[in-house]
Amino acid sequence: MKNKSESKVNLIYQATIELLNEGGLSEISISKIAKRANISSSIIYFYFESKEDMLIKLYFMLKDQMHQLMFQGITESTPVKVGFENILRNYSSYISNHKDSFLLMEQFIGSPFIRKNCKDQNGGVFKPMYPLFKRGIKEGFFKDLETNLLVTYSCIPFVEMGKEYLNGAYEFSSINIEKMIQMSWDAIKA
Amino acid sequence: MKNKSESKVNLIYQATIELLNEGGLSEISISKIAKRANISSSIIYFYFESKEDMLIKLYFMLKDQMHQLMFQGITESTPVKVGFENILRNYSSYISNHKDSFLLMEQFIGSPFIRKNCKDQNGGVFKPMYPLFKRGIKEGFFKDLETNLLVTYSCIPFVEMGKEYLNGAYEFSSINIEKMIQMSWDAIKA
Amino acid sequence: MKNKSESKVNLIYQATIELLNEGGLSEISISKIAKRANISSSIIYFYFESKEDMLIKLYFMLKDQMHQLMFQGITESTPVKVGFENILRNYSSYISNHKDSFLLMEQFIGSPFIRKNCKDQNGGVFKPMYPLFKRGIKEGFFKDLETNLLVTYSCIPFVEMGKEYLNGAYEFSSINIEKMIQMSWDAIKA
Amino acid sequence: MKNKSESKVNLIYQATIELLNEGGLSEISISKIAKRANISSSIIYFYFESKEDMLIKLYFMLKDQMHQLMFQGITESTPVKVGFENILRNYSSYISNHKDSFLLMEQFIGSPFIRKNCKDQNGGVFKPMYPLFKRGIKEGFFKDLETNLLVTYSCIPFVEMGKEYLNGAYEFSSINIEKMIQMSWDAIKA
DNA sequence: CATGAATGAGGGTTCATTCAT
DNA sequence: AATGAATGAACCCTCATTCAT
Repeated sequence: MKNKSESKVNLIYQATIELLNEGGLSEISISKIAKRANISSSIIYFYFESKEDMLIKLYFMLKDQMHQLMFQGITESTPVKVGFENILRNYSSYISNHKDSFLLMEQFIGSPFIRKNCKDQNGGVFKPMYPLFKRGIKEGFFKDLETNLLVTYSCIPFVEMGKEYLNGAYEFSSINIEKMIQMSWDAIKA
Repeated sequence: MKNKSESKVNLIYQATIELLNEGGLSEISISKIAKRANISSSIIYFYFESKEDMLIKLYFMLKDQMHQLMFQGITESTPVKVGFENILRNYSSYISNHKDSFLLMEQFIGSPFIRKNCKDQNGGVFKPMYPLFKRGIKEGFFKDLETNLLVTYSCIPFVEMGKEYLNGAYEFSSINIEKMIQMSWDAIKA
Repeated sequence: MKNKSESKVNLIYQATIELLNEGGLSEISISKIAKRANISSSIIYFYFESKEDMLIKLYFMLKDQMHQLMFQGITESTPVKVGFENILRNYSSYISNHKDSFLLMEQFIGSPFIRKNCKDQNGGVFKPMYPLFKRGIKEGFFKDLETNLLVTYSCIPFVEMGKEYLNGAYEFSSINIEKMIQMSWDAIKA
Repeated sequence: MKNKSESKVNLIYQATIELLNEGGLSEISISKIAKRANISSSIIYFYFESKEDMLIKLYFMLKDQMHQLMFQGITESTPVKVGFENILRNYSSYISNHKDSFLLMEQFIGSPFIRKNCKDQNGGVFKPMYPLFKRGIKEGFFKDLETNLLVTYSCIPFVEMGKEYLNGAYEFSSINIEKMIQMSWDAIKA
């Protein structure tokens, strides 16, 4: 039962992700999603309250998925430098292995739609990194600056270069990733 | 005549910018724009071929505006470090003084709409900086890496912190800006 | 078994009566009824052939109920004046004690839906009173006029004042009811 | 200009009246109205804010129309008896000459739709008669009873017999109308 | 008996666009 | 240069109904 329900929901999610990456929030429609997923458009309202409800639930699902991959193997006792490096490596893998999700997250984050409907989450997808960076400041690794500034210099270049990578304008090879980790470290190190 | 024409076009642009920042590409419509600008929706088709045409022209207008402000006072002979710093200062001013335009540019850039319709422009709004960075590499100031990587580490944090600033989560004071210029420099310096 | 069946049907009827009095025929739907009755909408199709079938059966049920209460204690040999007065008293009690049913009957009677689907019953809910009035004419109590005219002047003011009563614009006290019986009598007496 | 607008609105009204008398509030739809009126359904939203808005405006238009006909030639100084008789005669003419409007008014009045959306008007379509009846009481013509009771016994039988007339179960001849005026008078006279 | 899942048709409404004026 | 009136397509969503379980 649950499997059947879940699989139908995933069918809807998958079609939505594809269409959003093709045409964006402004071009998506329930009927297009239904057509792409080979289902009746009415059934979507059996699983979700509205189009908005579905998009928001999809956003949170993708965010959770991303966080799980990003913080794999990281605990509160992981040494700062190891944590810093591994999170960025994990994030790079996430970009390479979940191109669709990554792209869609970027679209979501930039859209007034998510800004308006998920206000509680403002401050960004990287918020779970803040504790590590606060530890890094306390332990003297990082400059004593605003946490969001440090997180920005560390992570946002990966986001941007992820887009370049998907445009074919950069390679996400191990070497390049290690180079970037070094640059991020240089930008924020004490 | 020209003035009158221009002012009507600007009326349309202004209403469009407001509405896009309020509800995004997915919620905008010609009739809403007309209502906001206090004009008939038909007249928009006198000045533009279609809704898409209007949005694309608005995008290019905003991009030009941004570039003019960003590269104010910079020539091919401006020393690399001076150019580097002044561009970032100019960009920071742009963010502070043209919040609506800045926000909208970010929305445009993240949207498949612009990605699809302005392909020629891919590579980003910061492309005009590439020559300066190539000079910087040749003159030994910067790491000998891909130009887009250097530009990313220099500029993208300003974009992100600009959003934080507009959210009230960061101050765009001179001190903070100089701090960021330093961090950008640290990230990419040879 | 029968009890269980009946109770489920009554559950459906009750929810339908409530919803019809709240929003009318134009706003009711099978799914709303099911939600209000806390049942699955499919089960309604086990007890009824269609939505229309259910509404019509509900209408006839309410009409029977009303007639039973109205003609309580009245037989063919009840003297005309006693019958006349008691029927109007009974009808007044019905209005006071079955407000929902009364209101819904009024809505049903005014609607093309019932007019179309229950043609056999046109001529109105007060048809069972006709024999009494015909006796009344023969025995010289009433004006020698069309029966429907006499019935109208006797009963319809009770309907209208029933609505006023439900609006809080009239009291259905014994005194008021006796006053009305007198007025009805005055209107039609020979 | 105005003529054109008005004629389109009247086209919409006419189609709506027809369809409401055929199928009632529960079966009407904007697309059916548009089809009946031979117009595009979208244009209805140029003249009205919504379906509800249109129906309510239609209701008020019909009510005004009815009042104008009903009180033709009646002023504050018209003698009570003359006023009483002429209003009922006028109302009978209205029923005969505006069958569609009359039937629709009855449907509107009985529907929760109008009850909910035009609360201010509760108490009924016959409210403008109240002053005349108050004068009638003061001048000793009528029983000293609640005004709504007197109005009910005077007018509501005409409503009901109007429906019988439209069903072919009664004739609205002059003779019959004078008979009814007499019965109404008998019911309420002091 | 009763449910959950599914569908196609149709609901009201807004859309981008056009055209006569 | 500007408007008001018009349209057909598409929008999101709910409908009555069915069927496997």
